[in-house]
Amino acid sequence: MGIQGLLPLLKSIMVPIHIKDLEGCSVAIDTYSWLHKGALSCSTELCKGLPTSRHIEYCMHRVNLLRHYGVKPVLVFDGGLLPMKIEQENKRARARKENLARAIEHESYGNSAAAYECYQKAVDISPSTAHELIVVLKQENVCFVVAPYEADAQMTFLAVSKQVDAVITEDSDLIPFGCPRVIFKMDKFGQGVEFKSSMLQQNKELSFAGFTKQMLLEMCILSGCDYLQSLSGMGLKRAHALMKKFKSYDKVIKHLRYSSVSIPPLYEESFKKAIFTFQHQRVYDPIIEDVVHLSDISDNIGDDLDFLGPSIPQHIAQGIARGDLDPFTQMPFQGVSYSSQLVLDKNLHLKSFKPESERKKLDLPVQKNLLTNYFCFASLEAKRTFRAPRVSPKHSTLVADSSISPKEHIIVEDSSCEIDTLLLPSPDSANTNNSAENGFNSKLPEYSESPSPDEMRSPDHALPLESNQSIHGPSSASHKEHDCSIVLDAVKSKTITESRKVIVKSRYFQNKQHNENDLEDKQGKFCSKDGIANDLPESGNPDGYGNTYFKGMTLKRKNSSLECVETENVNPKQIYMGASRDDNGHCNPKLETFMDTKAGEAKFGSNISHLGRYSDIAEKSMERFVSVISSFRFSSPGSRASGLRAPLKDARNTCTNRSSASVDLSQFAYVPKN
DNA sequence: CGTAGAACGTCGC
DNA sequence: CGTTCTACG
Repeated sequence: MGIQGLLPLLKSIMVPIHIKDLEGCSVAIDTYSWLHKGALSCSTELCKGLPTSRHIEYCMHRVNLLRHYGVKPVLVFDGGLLPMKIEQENKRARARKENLARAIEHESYGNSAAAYECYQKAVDISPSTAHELIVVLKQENVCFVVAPYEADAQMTFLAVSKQVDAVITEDSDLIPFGCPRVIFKMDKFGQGVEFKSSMLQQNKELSFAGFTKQMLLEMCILSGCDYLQSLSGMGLKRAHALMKKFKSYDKVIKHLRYSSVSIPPLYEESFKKAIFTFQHQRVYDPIIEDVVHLSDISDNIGDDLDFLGPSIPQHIAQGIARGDLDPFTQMPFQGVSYSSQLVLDKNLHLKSFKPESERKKLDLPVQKNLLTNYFCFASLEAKRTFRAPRVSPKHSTLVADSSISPKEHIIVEDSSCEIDTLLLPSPDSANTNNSAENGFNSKLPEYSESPSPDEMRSPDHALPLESNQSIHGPSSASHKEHDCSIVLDAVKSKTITESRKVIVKSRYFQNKQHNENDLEDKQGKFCSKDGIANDLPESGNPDGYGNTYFKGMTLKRKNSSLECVETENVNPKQIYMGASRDDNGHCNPKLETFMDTKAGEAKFGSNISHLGRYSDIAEKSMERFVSVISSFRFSSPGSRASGLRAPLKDARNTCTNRSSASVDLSQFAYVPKN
């Protein structure tokens, strides 16, 4: 239970890393998490057994991202179930089944949104799902291996035996496994955070000075892991303190017994097994092509190793590792591979299945072109980054001149009109750009984006399917996403302002605007900040919130509407979403919302000192945020936080069109002072 | 202050 | 399954 809590405590030694920093390296990939995420977008089809390959495409896109940066991916799949985990797996299977039932029920009532949600929770990444991907990997000559048991152990083995240089995963279990180098949270642009076990000694939150690998492992198990429930009241902090004091688990347990802590009779026995599972789990060594133990088992151990799962004959293990045998049944895949062939082949048969999905199939890459297609995708993204630093000398001077000191008081002035002329593209450039984008994947012709003039000049933008230009990292390929959502966002918020009469009883607004129309105008004029994304302030330590100047607002309930009061020096610890990093690894400024638990009060704001020159944009977006929030009524006026919760949540969803608790400031134009 | 447990989002339109 | 929020000891 506790290991998940480990990552946040290792923040001080986690370093942002981009996949391009691993050029020439090979990395093991925890394929399950990729498949699972990719499956979310097509969970309905997957649950119903309908043909789809979105999850495959998702994985292949990432594979090709790595390959483009000269990184060799080795995709690692989960294999058989560990006896210690069977119970857990049954639980999950039951939950999936329930969700599937609920999904079908919702669907029968016509509630497709609820059904979709349940389908997402019901989606199962089975060996046959994995096998579908394996078929593609084989065609594309991508390395992979199916672990005899857990992928975590397999990846650790590959890393420890130097067969890969790093591991990419979402799972913090790799740390107790002793994996020397792990990249967590890698996004679709290749940005993630790197963990190195050699850095552990320098960790700040928890001091690991004097800790051995063994102690770290025992600490993790003590705090609760997949193989052993933690003792009641035992979390990471306590486990850490105990290990620090007693150095080994048996002494810790002795001490706990002595202190009359009730410990299940089998606890110590299970603890030993857990340690062994972490240390000696069965893995496949691709070099000798046989199953070995993660680390060798010395002879003095009894032969009672049932908890590691049955040993697997070499020829079976090879079949499993190569993806020819189902790791559960140890039988060849065949019926299943038919379905994957269906997806991959040009499959004209599909017409008879579902006309609706047929249309999508047309966009699917066919066998041989698969790589080329993904290649094009990546190269198009790369092209976007190719825009030279922006533009009109006038504008860049403005930007350069107006970095705002965090300490400065910010005055919001009505300069939005000037900005419009500066930043909004001329109509024809917008058209040019759109046609290029639409030819590729955009289906939002009505939402024009603001293109970079460089892109407009670029001769190859009209050839989205050619991939002969030099490839640059798609590191800031998110521009397009932002650009699209901006307009969409602005339109949305305007709609809301118009449809629901906004009641803003706020001093803040009384000072800064005269009426609601004024506000609406401003909202309509927020525009893309595209082009200054690479100018993000690199200063500012997003990890430490101590002693930072903080500016925010407090929302107070007043009857059924909200009152907004400017607030300074709000406790920064109440921020509940840290500033994220953009695809260049820079601090990504966000307007963060947070709640105070006091009755009928919600504070929100942004950490100005982290925003640098974005600070006044932050205020502007706050205005909009407040206006949206204010348009919601309290769901339950009697209760305290819950009264604010619902409107806040709705407002967030409305503001950002995603369930993030923040307004992405990159959606707004930078408004230079004076 | 720390832990246990509930709630929520994960993708991508 | 991870992160975040909250209630409770």
